[in-house]
Amino acid sequence: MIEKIGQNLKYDLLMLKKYGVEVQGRLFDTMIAHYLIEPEMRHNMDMMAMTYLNYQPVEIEALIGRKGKGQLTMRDVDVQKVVEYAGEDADITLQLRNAFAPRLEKDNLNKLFDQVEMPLVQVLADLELEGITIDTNALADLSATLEVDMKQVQQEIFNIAGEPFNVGSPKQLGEILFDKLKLDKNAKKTKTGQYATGEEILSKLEEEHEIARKILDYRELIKLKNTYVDALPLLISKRTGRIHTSFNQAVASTGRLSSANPNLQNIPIRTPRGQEIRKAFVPRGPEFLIMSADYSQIELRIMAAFSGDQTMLDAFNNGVDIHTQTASKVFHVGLSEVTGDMRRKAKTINFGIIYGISSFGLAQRLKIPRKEAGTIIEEYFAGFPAVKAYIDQCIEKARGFGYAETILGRRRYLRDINSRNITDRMFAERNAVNAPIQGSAADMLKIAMIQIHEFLRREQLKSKMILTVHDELVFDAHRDELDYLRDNVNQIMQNAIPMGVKMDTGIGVGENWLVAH
DNA sequence: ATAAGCACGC
DNA sequence: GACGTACGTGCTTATA
Repeated sequence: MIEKIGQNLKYDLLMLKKYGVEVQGRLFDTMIAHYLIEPEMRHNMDMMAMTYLNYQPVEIEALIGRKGKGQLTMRDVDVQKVVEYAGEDADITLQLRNAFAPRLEKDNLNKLFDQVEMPLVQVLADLELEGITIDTNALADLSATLEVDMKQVQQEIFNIAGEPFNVGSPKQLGEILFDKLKLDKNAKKTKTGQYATGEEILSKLEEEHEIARKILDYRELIKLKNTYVDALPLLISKRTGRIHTSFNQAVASTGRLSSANPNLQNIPIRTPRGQEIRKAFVPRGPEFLIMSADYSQIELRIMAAFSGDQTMLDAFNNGVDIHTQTASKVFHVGLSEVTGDMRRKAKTINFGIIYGISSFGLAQRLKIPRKEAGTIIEEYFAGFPAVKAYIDQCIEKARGFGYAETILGRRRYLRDINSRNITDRMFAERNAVNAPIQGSAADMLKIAMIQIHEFLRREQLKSKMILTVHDELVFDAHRDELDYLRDNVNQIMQNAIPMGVKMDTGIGVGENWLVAH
C-alpha cells in the first residue's frame, strides 16, 4: 500500500470523502510529525520550510489574495499558476517528510506517530463529516428569552448606576463601579491600569452591592446568547443540516485535541441556562439517541498509577470516592465521617495537585488563610507520600532530560526548568507534573477513539461517534444498538492503555446531550 | 488588525 | 522571600 504524504492530511481526506473517496494505507502528515517533534512551535508549512529547508515558498496569498472578502478560491486561479504552486507545495512536503522521519525515529516517536496520531487523522475526519444535529427551534425560543432577560437586567443596572452605559465594556463598567459608585476604595487594577471587574472581584462585592450580582447575571446572559445560542444555528451546514466542528490535532502542547468553528468542547453545562443550550444537541432522528461515555477521574487515576501510591490505588480499585478518601487523609477522620464541606475542600486539593498549586493558590481558592492551606498541603503529602515523591521525580526528570513525557513518549520541552527567573522556572515545574498526566489522558482517549472507530466500522453499526471532549466521547446511537454499543465502548475505553489502576467509565443515554452526560 | 478582559469547557 | 492552577476557543471593546 502506498504511503500518502501531506501537510494537514485531514483536509485532503475530508475533500476526498465528500466525493466518496476513502484513502487507504499509511499516512505521513508533516504538520503532525512536527507537532510531535516540537509541540510548542508553529507547524505551518511556510515556517517549517524556512526552518528546516532554508527555503521561502510562494505564499498562497500571492495566488488567491489577502483573506477576507474578495479572496478567490483555487478554482478561480489560472491553471498555469496553480501548477507551479501545487508542484512546489508537493515538493516541499516531501522534503519535510524526509527531514522529519529521522527525527521521529531518534526521539522514539515512531509508535506514537504511526499507531496513534496517523490513524486518528481518519477518525477525526469521520467525526467532523458526521456532525451533530441541533434543535434550532429550542435555540430560537431560548434566544428570545435571553434577550428579554438581558434587557431587563441591563435596565436595572442603569437604574442603580444612575445612567446608561455600555455594560459590556470593562473600562466603562470599572469607572461606574469604582469612581462613581465607590463600591471599593481599594479596587484592584489590571496591568493596563483599568479597574479589574472579573468574576472573582464581582462575586466578593455581590453581598453588599446588588449591582454586582446583576452584572454577573448580565455577563452570563450575553455570553450564552452571543457565543452559543445565536451563533450555533448560523453554522448549520446547508448540505447536511448538521453542525460540523473542526478538530485541531496539532495545537495543544500536552497532546489534547482542540475544537473550533464552532468550539464544541466548551458547550455550557454548569448553570440552568447553560443546560438549556446543551439540551439543544440532539440525535439525528427518531431511531437514535445521544450516548455519552466519559472517563471518571482519569487524571487522578493516572497519577495514582504513575506514583504507585497504595492508598490512592486502593481507593480507585475498590470504588471508594477519591475526594472522600482525600478528605479522610487530610482531615484525619474516618471515611464515613467526611462531611460535604471536607469533601469539597478535598476536591479542590486534588485538582490543585494535578495543576501544581501552591499554598497561596489553594488559600485563595478555598478562601482560607494561607497558613491553613499550607497545613492542608502538608497533611495531603503525609497521607499520600508516594504522590509527593512522584511530583519531585517529575521535576527531577524534567531537569535531567529537558522535557516531560507521557506514557506513550509524547514530549513537552520545558526549557525554563533550570531558569533563574523564578516565575518561569515554577511554571515549567508545574508543567513537568501536569504534562505527563494530562498528556497521558489524551493518549488514552485517542487510542480508545481509534479502537471504537474500528469497532463501529467492522460491525457496520448505524451508530456514529460524533464528538470528543478531553475525557468524554459522544455518540449518535441507534436505539437497536444501545446495549451492544455501550458494552463495547466501556470495554474499549477501560482497556485502551492498561495502567495498573482500574479505569472507570460513566455512560449515559438520552434524548439530548444534557441528559446523556 | 491586534491586544485586553472576560467567560465557557475539561 | 520571590511566585502564586494545566489546557484550550471566542466574544466584545478599545486602540492602532
